[in-house]
Amino acid sequence: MKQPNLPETHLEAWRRYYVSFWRIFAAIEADLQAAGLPSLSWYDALYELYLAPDRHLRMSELARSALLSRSGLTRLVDKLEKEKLIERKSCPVDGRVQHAVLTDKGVEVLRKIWPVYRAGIAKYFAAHLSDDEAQEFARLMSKVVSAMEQMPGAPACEKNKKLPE
Amino acid sequence: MKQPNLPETHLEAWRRYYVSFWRIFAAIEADLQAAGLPSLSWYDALYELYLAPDRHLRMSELARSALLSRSGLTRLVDKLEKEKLIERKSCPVDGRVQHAVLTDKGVEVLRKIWPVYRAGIAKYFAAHLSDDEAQEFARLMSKVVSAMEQMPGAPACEKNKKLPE
DNA sequence: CGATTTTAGTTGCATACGCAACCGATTCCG
DNA sequence: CGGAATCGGTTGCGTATGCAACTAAAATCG
Repeated sequence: MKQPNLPETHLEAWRRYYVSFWRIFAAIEADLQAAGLPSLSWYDALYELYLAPDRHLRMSELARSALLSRSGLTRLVDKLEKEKLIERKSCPVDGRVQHAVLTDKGVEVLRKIWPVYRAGIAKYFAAHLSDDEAQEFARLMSKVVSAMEQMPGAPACEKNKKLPE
Repeated sequence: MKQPNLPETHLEAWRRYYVSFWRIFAAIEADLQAAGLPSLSWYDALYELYLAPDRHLRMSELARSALLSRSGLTRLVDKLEKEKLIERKSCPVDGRVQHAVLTDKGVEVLRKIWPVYRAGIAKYFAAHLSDDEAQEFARLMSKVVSAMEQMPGAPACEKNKKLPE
C-alpha cells in the first residue's frame, strides 16, 4: 500500500515536527520543574487570563484556549484557586456560568515562569533559526493553525501564547 | 523586561508551533480512538521495533525512541505484551537486559493503525503545505531536531517516525 | 406558565505517565 | 577474588487528564 495524498516530503516534515516538539516540550518542562516552577499547563491558563479583557474568562473559553477538556480545566482551576492565583466568580446574568479571574498573585507567578520559559524557547527552538527562517516558519505554521481553528470539533487543545513582560 | 535573545518573530513562530502541534495531535488521537484503534504511544513503540534490526530493541533504547521514561516504557511494554503485540526476551549475554521483540500480530496492528494515522497527518498537517513548503519545513525542523539529539540529558521524548507499508 | 431540551460546569472513574526508591546483574578496583 | 559502584529494568506512589454521567440553570416550545 502506498501513501495516497501524503508524499514522502510531507511525511518527513511531520516526523521531524513530531519528534522535535516532544523533545523541546519535555526539555522546557524539565527546566521549569528544576526551577521549582509550575508546569506549562498553569502558565498557559494564567497567560490566557492575562491576555483576556479584565483578566477574566468563562470556564469553557479558558478550557479551549488553554488546550484542555472542560473537566481538565475544572481541576486545573481548582488548583489555581487554591493557590490564590485566580478566583472563581459566578456570572450575575447567567447562573450557569463561572468566570475565572486572574489575581495579582497570579500575575506574579506568570512573571516568575516566563524567564525560564523564554530561555527554554530560545535555547531549544529559536537558537536554530535565523530571523528569516523564523519568519518563514511562522508563515507555514500559521497556515496549519488557521486551518485547525476552523475545524468543527476541535478536540480540546490550544495551548500557549505569549508572555507578560 | 524585554526578551533577550528571543526576537518577536521567533516567539511568534514558537506560539504557532505549540498551538498547532497540540491541536493536530489531539485531532489525530481522536480519529484513532473513534476508529477503535490504540493511541499513538502504541504506534510509536511498535513502529520503532518494526524499524529495528530483527524487530527487537532493548527496553531503554525503545524508551528513548518511543519518547518515554524507562518506567513509562515498562508499563507500555506490559500492555503490548499482554496483547501479544510484542514479546520480552532476556538477553543471553547480559542478564540485566531485556529485549522487546515485535510479533507478527504487532505488525498487523501497525498496519491497521497506519491508514488512520496517515489520513490524519494528511488532513491536519500536510494538506496545508505545498511540496516546496514541506521541504523547507522539513529542513528547518531538522536543524531543531538534530540540535536536540545532541543535548546531553534529552529528557525522555522522541516519538513517531515513519510507517510500515 | 410548565415541560422538555440544551448548556455550563463539576464529579466519578479509568488511564497514562514520571520520579524516586528499589532489586538483581555486571563491572570496577583494591 | 570480594566489596563497592554502576547499570538495566521494575515497582510504589503521586499527578494530570479525558470521557461519561450528573446537576443546576436557561432557553425553547406548546
